[in-house]
Amino acid sequence: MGGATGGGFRPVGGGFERNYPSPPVHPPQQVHSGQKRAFPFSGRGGNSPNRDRLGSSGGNFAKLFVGSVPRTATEDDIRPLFEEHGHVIEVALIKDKKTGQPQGCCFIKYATLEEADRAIRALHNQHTLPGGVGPIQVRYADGERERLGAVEYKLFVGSLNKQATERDVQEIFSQFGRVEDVYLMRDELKQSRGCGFVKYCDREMALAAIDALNGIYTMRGCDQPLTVRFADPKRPRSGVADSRGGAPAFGGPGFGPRIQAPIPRPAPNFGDTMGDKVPPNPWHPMSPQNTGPSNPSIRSMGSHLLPRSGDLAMPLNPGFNQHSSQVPTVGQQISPLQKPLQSPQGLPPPFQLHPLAPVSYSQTQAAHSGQLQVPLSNPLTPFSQALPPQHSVGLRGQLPASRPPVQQNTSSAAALQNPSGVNLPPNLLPNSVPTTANQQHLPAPMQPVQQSPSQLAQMLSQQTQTLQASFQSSQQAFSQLQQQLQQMQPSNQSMTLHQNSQASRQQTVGNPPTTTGTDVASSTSGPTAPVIAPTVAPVECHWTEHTSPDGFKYYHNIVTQESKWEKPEELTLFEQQKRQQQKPPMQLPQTQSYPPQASQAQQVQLQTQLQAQIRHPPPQLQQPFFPSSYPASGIRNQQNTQELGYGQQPVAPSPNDPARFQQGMQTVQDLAWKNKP
DNA sequence: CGACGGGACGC
DNA sequence: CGACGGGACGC
Repeated sequence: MGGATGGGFRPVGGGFERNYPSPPVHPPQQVHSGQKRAFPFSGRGGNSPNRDRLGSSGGNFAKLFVGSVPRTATEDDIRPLFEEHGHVIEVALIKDKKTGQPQGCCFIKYATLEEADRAIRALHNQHTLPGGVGPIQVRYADGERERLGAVEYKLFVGSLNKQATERDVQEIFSQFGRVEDVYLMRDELKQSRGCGFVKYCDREMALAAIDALNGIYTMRGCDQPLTVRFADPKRPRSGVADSRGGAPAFGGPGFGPRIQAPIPRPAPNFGDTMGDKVPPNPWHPMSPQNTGPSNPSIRSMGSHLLPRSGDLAMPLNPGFNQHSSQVPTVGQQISPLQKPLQSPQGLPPPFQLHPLAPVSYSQTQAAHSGQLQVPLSNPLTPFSQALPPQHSVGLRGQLPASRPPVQQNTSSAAALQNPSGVNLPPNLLPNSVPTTANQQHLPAPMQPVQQSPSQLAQMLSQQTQTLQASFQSSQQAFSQLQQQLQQMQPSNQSMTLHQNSQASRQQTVGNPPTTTGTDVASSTSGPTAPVIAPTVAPVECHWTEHTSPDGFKYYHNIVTQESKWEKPEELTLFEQQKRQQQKPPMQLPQTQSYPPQASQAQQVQLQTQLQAQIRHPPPQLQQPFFPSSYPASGIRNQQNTQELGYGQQPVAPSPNDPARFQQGMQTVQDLAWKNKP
């Protein structure tokens, strides 16, 4: 498939290509009451800006922009297609202002966001109009997203295998929630540049993906793990009078219109699950802060979110950082279906319970929990897959499971086409998981859809073991380091930061995610958090100030992983508090108090090492894995040559290997580009 | 190590 | 009220 236009990628986790979701054609009225927008937390009531807005209140509409429309197309060619997903209020074909020539795009107006959503999901990149060269692009018109309060969280993904398709990428990312869109960057020849963008509609999904993949997951055929971070704001297409909301930078969209309730708490449970992690590849040191020891933000190291120079347009985005939603109860529990998988050895045959055989969203959920159906969306998935179950349970198990853990929303075309999960290519099994369960190879933390249960089982158990081992050794290391630290600085004060944050994260984690929303406001890092912990120890503030390579200040939240240009109130308040407390010895360790006291510096360094160790256990723990070639059926299948998937190392690239050539080309192109006048 | 898709409102 | 052009990212 790959060839053409970014290739028929299906944006959404559930592959419905030919079978449209539920009733393909809805009378517009029913649409309202029926389907809700795929938004994970709608159940909780009003907090999500995504929801509620258009719900039923009339007067609104949702306009879509449609690209790749053949210039020859007429409304009659287009309308029916969109009518399949809702009542089309209007079709506006765009013509050149001057010449009157069709521009190859149009606008479609629906009455509701639900219809629009459905159309996007069903059509984007999936339908080619007669006479068209590639599939149409269907997305919200400029400004619509903002207007409708539909947020999206876009991740930049680097170090992709250049052979990977949109779909491959989607599979990797689907584990954390429904992937709204994947865009791979390609050169003129349509070759992947090895990076791209992945969108979620939910922040927690994005965070989960970052947590689980960034610096950790290495695609097959790659020697580097993925880079996964929030995308920089899109480079503004110059000129185009910018009326609309720019891309949400950093932590994601500002938040639609105003967020009603204070979404107290920032990123819930992440952070600790794996222990703090240090992205292996902390941002290329370019400025003093990053080279020096002065950047203690352990987990972040600025890695995901540092603004890039050249993207100064960002401040256009007002307040991102609001947490539109909260607490998605990530991987709280292992689903019963998953449990069997933990069994290390007894690898069940690939039949029987195949947890990943969703047929539709709702069925998926029902199948798992036997419970009522929830909206289309899959909340999160999780870590149960990406992490050793034990960890998940240990750290998050206490969370009230507010909704059925739906794992494997990796449900994709593959799963659909192959609901039984039985007909997996035999080569998959031996391939990714060697026989012994005890190996040090970490199996892929996230095997995409095609995994058979047995594979999952093995993966999980292996991961578990490995991680446990590394966890233990890390703990030892930690103790040692701790001792060293204490010797170095008897003041003991130095540990407070770290411990504090640990404590607070625990608190965070322990917090019932789904409770009624207000009680969660305990953290100081939430935008509107109460901030006051009466007298005692200074409340912790997760925000710290940093300076971008461009010399601009920005602020980073260790816990939520957000960054923003504006100074967060919490930090301001926090600093005030500090001052009032008149604790001379204590200074904000994380701010730019260069040069940091030696002790701090050392501590940071040690911690960093430790973190790195935890997160990046010795080489053998790295598992190069990749969502292998697709199982039977589908377009892809016709290309038997790809049976082994791309990028397999063994296959030595021939001298005239296109990929190689391509690389050379790229370099040249890059240079040319960079040096262009 | 890679950063945003062709086109963008004709009302 | 006020409104051009043409080209546009500065890494």
